[in-house]
Amino acid sequence: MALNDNKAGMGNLDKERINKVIYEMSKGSKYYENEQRKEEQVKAKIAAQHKQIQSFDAREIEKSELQADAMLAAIEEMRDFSRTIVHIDMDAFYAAVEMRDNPSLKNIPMAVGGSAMLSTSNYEARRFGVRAAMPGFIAKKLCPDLVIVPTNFDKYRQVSKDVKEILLQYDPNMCPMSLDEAYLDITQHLAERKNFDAEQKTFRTADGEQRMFGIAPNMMLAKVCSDFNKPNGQYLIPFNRQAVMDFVKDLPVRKVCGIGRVSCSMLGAMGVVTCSDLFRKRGLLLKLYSAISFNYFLRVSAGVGSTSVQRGDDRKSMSTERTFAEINRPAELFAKCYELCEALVEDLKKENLKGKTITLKIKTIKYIVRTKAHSLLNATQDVQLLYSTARDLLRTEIRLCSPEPLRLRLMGKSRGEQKLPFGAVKPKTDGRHTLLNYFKSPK
DNA sequence: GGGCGAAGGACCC
DNA sequence: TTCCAGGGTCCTTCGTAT
Repeated sequence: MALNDNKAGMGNLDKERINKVIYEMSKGSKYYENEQRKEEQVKAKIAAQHKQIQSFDAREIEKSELQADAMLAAIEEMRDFSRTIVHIDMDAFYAAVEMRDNPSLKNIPMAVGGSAMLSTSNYEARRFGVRAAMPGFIAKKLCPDLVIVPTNFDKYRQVSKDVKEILLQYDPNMCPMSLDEAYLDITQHLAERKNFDAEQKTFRTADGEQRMFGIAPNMMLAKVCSDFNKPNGQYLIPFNRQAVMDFVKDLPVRKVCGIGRVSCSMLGAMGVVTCSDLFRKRGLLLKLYSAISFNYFLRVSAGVGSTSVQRGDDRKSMSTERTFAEINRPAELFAKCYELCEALVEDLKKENLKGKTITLKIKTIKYIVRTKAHSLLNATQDVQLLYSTARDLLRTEIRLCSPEPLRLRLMGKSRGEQKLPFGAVKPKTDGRHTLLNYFKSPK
């Protein structure tokens, strides 16, 4: 458990002191114990991986390398420099909006969120080690003068919408990833721009927010680039193979979107730290990982990513969850359950959606998370039906741990597969498996 | 032996 | 004082019905 400094503005700080404070605030807590439990799980996974590695002989690995090389040749075929992809990231977005609306916050350390959790912080606060996904009470310890502004999502949504209006002028198929992030394919725009006059060429900015641009031949690289030269920076990878390979060569795998804490540890344990290490260890990786993961690793090692910016507009699920002070009496648990059903139904109705698979999520006071799901015959947005389903799932959980009470700190509801109107057969035709299994070695 | 639902995770913001 | 969120997506594994 330490500070995650994989973030802009966190370059030169007293990490030792910060980590000490975080540790002092955390140790002994239920949360901390659960984190340790999770760390043990990762260690166990690494040990299992190690054992597997030792069971391979050199000839097998060589064979895998050849196979990987064939796959890499196919990936090389897909390399495409014809599109100009931009990834835009609004810097410390929520904080920037709050500072815009209240300039007195500008030069003091401030964060957006609550005492339980911060969403983001400004650069003043980052100097103290205060960052997103840090609980407010620890942030306060690190920086006693920190001002915490409560989140106001409606406001951020509005600003985000305004910004998107502007971005749409550059790419009508622009793909927003969240309130503060988007991918654009500006190839067409660049072609048209050649005929623009000076006035048309000025980039219209929304008031005050800083933003990062990553410009590259594909989405994966553009995303990494937008994280360079923060704040308010811009980074471009030249559009040729050598430049891409140079860029990727020493790039830590952790910087790549999709490779997180756990994968990074697992890879690190076998000597893979940079993207070129992914290539170096391709023989081993092919044997250890699934076809999907391995294919992804290879593409990363070659700096090849998707060039098609398009939004998959239909949402797959909708959920709502709440954290609270412990509740354990069945009557209260059921009441909370009903409350959440109501909240979910309200959200469903707003978007005129229905749910087919109802999932109950619970988190015990020891931070153990469990989910229980039940699929209905037909999609619904009826509170009573939703509740009776969720209630049965909850009842089972209560029985399961009796005679001990079920002691919870969080409960959530979600629904999925709403797209299919009343029990239609879902057309799940992704040729994914067949294609990838073609590459995967026969066991 | 492919499909599918359920459960659990990893990751991202 | 407060004592680690909430909203998503995608992938893997497992059991069992077909």
